[in-house]
Amino acid sequence: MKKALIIEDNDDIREGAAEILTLAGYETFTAKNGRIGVDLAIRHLPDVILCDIMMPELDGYGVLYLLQKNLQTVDIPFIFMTAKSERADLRKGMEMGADDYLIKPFDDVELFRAIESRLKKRNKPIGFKFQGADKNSLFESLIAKGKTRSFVGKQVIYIENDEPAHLYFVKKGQVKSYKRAQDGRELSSTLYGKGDFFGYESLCRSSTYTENAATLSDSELTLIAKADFMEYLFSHQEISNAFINMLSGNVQEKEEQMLRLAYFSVRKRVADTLVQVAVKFGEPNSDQCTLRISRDELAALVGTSSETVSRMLADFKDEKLIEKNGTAIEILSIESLRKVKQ
Amino acid sequence: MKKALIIEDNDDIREGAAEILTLAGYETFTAKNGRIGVDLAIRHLPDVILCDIMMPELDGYGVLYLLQKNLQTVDIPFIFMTAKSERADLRKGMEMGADDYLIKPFDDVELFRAIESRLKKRNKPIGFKFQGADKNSLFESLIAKGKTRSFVGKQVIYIENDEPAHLYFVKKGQVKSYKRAQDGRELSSTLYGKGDFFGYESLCRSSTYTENAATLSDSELTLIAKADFMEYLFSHQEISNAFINMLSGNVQEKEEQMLRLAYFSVRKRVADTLVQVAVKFGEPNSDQCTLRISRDELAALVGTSSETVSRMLADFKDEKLIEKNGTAIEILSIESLRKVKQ
DNA sequence: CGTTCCCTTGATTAACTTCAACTTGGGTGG
DNA sequence: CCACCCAAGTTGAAGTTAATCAAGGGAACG
Repeated sequence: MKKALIIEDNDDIREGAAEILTLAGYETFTAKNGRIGVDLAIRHLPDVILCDIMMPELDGYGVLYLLQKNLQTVDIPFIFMTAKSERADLRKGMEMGADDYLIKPFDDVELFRAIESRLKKRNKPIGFKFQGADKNSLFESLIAKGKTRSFVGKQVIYIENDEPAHLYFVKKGQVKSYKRAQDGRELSSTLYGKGDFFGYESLCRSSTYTENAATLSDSELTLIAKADFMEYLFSHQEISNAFINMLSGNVQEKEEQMLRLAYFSVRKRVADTLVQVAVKFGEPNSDQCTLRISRDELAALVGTSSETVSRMLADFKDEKLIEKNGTAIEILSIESLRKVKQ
Repeated sequence: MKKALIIEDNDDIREGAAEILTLAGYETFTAKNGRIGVDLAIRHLPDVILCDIMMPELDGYGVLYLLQKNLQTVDIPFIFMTAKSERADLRKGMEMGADDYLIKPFDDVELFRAIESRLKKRNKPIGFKFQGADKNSLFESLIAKGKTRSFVGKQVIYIENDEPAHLYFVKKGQVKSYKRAQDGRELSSTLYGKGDFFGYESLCRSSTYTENAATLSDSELTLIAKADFMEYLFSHQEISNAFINMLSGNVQEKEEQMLRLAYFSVRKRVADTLVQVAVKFGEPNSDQCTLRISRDELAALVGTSSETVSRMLADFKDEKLIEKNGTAIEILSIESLRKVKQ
């Protein structure tokens, strides 16, 4: 049930409005001066506030000012009620951030209209709504514009400072993006698997690549021409939204990763990386998994040396968290690996 | 000058088309079979390729297949030329990724139209074009929807797991976003100054906050309601583009930062951080700058302990890169700090 | 079956953290 | 205005972690 708060010193007007709103299905709170009104607003966080300007104790401007200082109440639609004679004061109220006003005397319909139009505005669907079918078919038609190529394992797809010409979509296989330090050490930033797009950051910024990309295993990638991608991005809101969503997720993931790199031990980072790779490329919903990944690749993902990775894997083996089968790593319990202390 | 390649075994058609295109100002290459055609295509990388289907040595399908395997030629517009009788084969060609086709015999105008429409499609302006004025006024009107609040220094704006309700815009002052490890150590991920937006990643993902934000000094922030931001994001392509651009830039910056955290010495990272802060908050185009920042804040930015920061600053002072004035840090040469070895 | 590359393990060293003691500076109140 | 006090900053010493260098062992390839 929607909550409405009425702040008004005139008893007739206050109770009249309250009665009408209650009949209309609102839970109604009333206050006969500003001070009580602010108190009720903070206590009940109503969905809309109706407030007179001229009042004893604390006037309407004061109420608005106080509620705007509070993060919890700042966004509640605020409607001034005012007599015709006070019309000049209205300007001030609107400038202070009120959302609407009603000129007294007002009839029931005016009251409903004002409240409902404010509520409608606030209740507009918030967040990204994907119509599943639409979105998929949009993506499919974008991907359909591309051309699919086969890549063998360890093949470089693009390198730093290259001019980007394509958006990439992984049809099959595994791809990593990585950066290289001056001394040649690599840090893998992201792994991509079936169904992932990659290479869009540089396209979106119209900059050259700032990282490298290479396949980890034999893969099939769909190359979508820059022009086609841009056209879709600009003319299809759903595609825009999807990429905004992906990019935001990437930022958050990378912040996570930064925290790990800064303060977590290598032991913890190796464990986390094994979990990540297992989740990304292993069987879903399984606690076990076999990874075929070289120590160098793992080291690049963790941000350490391959020797250290070897040592950590030896430790994990002693602790019965993993088993080694030749070069392959058999994870015995993903959950236990997750619990490795930092 | 645009380059066109004609692959056609019939001498009359080939030379006729070549003559017309040359007259029209194209640099024209001709091949009398597919094998030669592929060779010329790879050698000269033409802007458009016209190709017959039925040819000796290597047919049109083969040419298309080979050129699509090569990353350099995959995006060259490819137009099949075919006799009316071969029409059934056309379908196959288009499915393989040809861009258009011409039915022989065709007249000059048909030829031009086909080529020009393909070239126009490829030459479409690529990348984000902001009409400066439009964009600014759009941003201004978005910001105008917000409400401005004052914050004192060190005031927390939001914390992890909070439900985001606003987009923030810095009118004045300095804000940091940071994450906290279990043991309480902080890592600052980004600094925001006048004119920056922040807090949009979580809004865009419709997730709770994954980081904290707090002011560094007394600040004025504009809070834009989630609903207003979403409305703008969805209905104004320019706003979408701007945020896609920002997000992409953030991803790239964070990857940079990850590489530094993984492989650079604390010494280098402290130097880099000083430069970053100086560039962000100092006088533009100056090689000197005074920073008033606590050792703890610096440590959080670098991802190290405050003691280590102290030691590094002492070293830098000995090396005459900085000077200390009470607690303030006077950077004597930003350029020299940049050159600190890893 | 050999060879090559990758992996593993050991020893040493460098970098950084941590704990602890001490110093400084800036704000406050007499 | 000065003395005082507390927080912030600095420095020292010890301890930990992980990188590096080096050598031996094993797996996967032809």
